[in-house]
Amino acid sequence: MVHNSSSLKQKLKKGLWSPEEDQKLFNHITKYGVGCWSSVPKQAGLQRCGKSCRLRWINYLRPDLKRGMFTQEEEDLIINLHSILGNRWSRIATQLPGRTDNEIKNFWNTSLKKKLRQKGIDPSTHKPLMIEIGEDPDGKNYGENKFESMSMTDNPREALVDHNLVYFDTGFATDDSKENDVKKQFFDPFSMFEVQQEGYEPNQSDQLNFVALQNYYQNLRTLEQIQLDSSWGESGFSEIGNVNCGRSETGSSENSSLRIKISTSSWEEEQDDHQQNRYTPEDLNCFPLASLSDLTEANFDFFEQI
DNA sequence: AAAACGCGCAACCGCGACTGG
DNA sequence: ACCAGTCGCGGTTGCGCGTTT
Repeated sequence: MVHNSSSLKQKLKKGLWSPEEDQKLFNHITKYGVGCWSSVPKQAGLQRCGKSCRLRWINYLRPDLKRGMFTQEEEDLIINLHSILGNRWSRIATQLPGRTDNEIKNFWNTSLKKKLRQKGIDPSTHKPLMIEIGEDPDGKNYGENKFESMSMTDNPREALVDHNLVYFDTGFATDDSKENDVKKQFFDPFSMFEVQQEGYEPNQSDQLNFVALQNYYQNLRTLEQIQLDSSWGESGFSEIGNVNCGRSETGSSENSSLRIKISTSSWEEEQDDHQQNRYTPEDLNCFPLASLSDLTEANFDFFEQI
């Protein structure tokens, strides 16, 4: 390939920006504002392409940029938004004033992914990395066959549903009291799931796994590592932070099934709320974002407006 | 002392969407 | 309808620098 002297002169500079280049670009944009990026290099006297100038302004020179470390609040917000929006960094950045999509993306890739994995959460699905169901001491094994196909990348919620072992509340409910009226659908902020299988008794390992799930739900809300609580009462529900985990027996002693339930409200609260005044979408702005984490993006758009 | 390694971050690249002629 | 120019996004690269071997 042969270049003549003029094409060599035109060769665009790449790589890191010098302080002089920054000054030229900054002066130009503050004087004339943001307009046609392709004409900026010529007007500002820069040997750069317009694209490079745009990026430099957006990610570094813009005066409204917030510098420095991400706060805990920003970190929590990024994780929550990522669980809903995925790798849509520009969408996420709109919720963090002064932060750029590139900055958030880098922070996610270098720091947050690692942190979530350390907490046992898959950063791409925001679900627990793996649930292992151990063997019961008496030789019966209700868990292994159900869960053996699960892997690190499987979605535990879907896998559990596939195996008919866990039932998930969708987060929406109908008001059964309105028999004659058109049934109204409410958003239930206390989405939960239940395990119900005849004859199933969780062993120590199972219990720890459910506590891990409980921990996972707790992480959704506060993202603080909580102490694993292996105390598992004879009946009733234990509470860790704002997340509850517990068991109740149904049916006769011969034909009983165990219900294990994890929800984000206290048992009493939830019973009361379900019986008396269910929540409507209008109530949602009272609830932490994490309780919306299972919603689809379409719903997210809706909830953004309220 | 210096080579190798690992990490964080700025910047690049390719692609799809948009727009105006 | 088509096309060229531009913008914006997200994945990826590679530089700079501190740490380890």
